[in-house]
Amino acid sequence: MIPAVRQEKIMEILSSNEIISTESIMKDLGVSVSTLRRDLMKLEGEKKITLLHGGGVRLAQRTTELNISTKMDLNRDAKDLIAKKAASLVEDGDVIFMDPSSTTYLMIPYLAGKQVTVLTNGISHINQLISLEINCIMIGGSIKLTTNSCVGPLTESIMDTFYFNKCFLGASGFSIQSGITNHDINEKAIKVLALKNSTQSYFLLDHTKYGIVTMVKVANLEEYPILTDKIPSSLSGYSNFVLCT
Amino acid sequence: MIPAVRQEKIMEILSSNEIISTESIMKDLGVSVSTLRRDLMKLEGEKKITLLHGGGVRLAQRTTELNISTKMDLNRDAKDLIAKKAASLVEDGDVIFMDPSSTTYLMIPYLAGKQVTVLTNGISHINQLISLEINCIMIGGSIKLTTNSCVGPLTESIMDTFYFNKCFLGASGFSIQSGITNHDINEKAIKVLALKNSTQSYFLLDHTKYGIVTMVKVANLEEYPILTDKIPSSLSGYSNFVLCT
DNA sequence: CGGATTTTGCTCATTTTTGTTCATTTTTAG
DNA sequence: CTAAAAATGAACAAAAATGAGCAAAATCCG
Repeated sequence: MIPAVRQEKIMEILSSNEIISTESIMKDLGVSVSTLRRDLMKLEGEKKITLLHGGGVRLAQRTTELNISTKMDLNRDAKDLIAKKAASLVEDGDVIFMDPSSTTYLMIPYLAGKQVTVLTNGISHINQLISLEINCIMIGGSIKLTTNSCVGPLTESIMDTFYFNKCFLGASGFSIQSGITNHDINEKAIKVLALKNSTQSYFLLDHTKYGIVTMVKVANLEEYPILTDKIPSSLSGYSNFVLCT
Repeated sequence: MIPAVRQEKIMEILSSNEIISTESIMKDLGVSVSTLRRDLMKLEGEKKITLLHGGGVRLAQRTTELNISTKMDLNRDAKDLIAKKAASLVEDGDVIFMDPSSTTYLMIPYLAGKQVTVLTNGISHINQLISLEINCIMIGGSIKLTTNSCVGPLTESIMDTFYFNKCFLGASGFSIQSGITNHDINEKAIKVLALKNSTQSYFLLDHTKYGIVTMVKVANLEEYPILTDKIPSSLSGYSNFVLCT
């Protein structure tokens, strides 16, 4: 039996939401404890299942934090600096919009305790906001599985019915020639609406995004304040960059 | 017996809302005092139950509302039966709505692999749908922290722009005199819109909900099919009840 | 075919869980 | 109020589950 096939069979056995004993799976598949255990550990590593003490297994309950956490690990310190600075710009009474980027995600803990209403279309963001009991509104829409966020015409039409004091946006890259760019046209549409309906807007872009150009242009480089952690000398002429330390 | 399963069984035994002696639970489960005690202390730590002096236990006095994982533990087997039956009614190509109840939550694993679009206003539901890679749309709105769901005027206005083949709803209780009732008026509004915009509607109500009457009436008892796990003889005249086995 | 790599099942040390025993506290009955 | 009975909490030993190491078997590749 090929391991990958066996692991699929295990997932099939677990497809009901119940807790199942490793022993019964063992009998079902006719393999040894060790083999089954290795499979289960692999599946747990992939966040597909949860291993319980006492010999039980069940389907993983929630996995939405996975994607964003890998992104956050890239340059976490820089992003955290930017996030902290961005959060310090938020005042009591503000209504803010956050797009589903890893840097805005890191802002959330710094918002705890503030009297603020946060709108977002990011599922991970909503989960985090809820767990910190921050007043929030979900902008719904079709779910894009790769980024765990709401996109599409419904999201856009909802976005266009809200006005915010401040919005905080990420992007794929920024450069002198091409301005701020993003890789996804649907996300761009959301960002543009946020910029349109927000009194004040900020881009949160760590220095590793500099020089990167992707498919869709979101804004000119000098249009909005850009919070970043290092300002290359070639950008010294731009007064809208904010250095976060 | 796997500890997690045993703890779910304890919650099930306690689901009647009465005070129950540890001794009777001990006999029911056939475990020693120590083991039971350790389970009970764990459940108390999770705020799911209250331990009383003199060997008594009961469900935690709900300061707010029970969260979804606690709700799921109550009568999990019955709910799982109902969920499985409900999911079997879903066909490829369906567009369905699920409200944020624990029984609809249990439907989700059974939907995996089907060609279906799921709309929901439940955050936990969306997380689970995403992790099983089921095509889904989030109905946004203000977040109600106690139930992790979207409610309010925005949610209602979005709801009113969608039509579904089928909708699956929970409720707080049902009785002959008062029909199907719910404890929250905002949730009722969502349910009413779902019923209005769905070609076919189903209520998922396990037998422990029978005889419970709460604040707001959602529908008459005979209006929609009700999936349940036990049909009391007093309801034998109703043809819209579907027994799940 | 032969060598290298992966997979598998076994063994054993470690950790977790469980049931028993016993001292201490709380409740009940007289 | 006192004493017996029950419940509780802690300690301990047995049983089960877990994790790591290792050698045999299976698979892959040239």
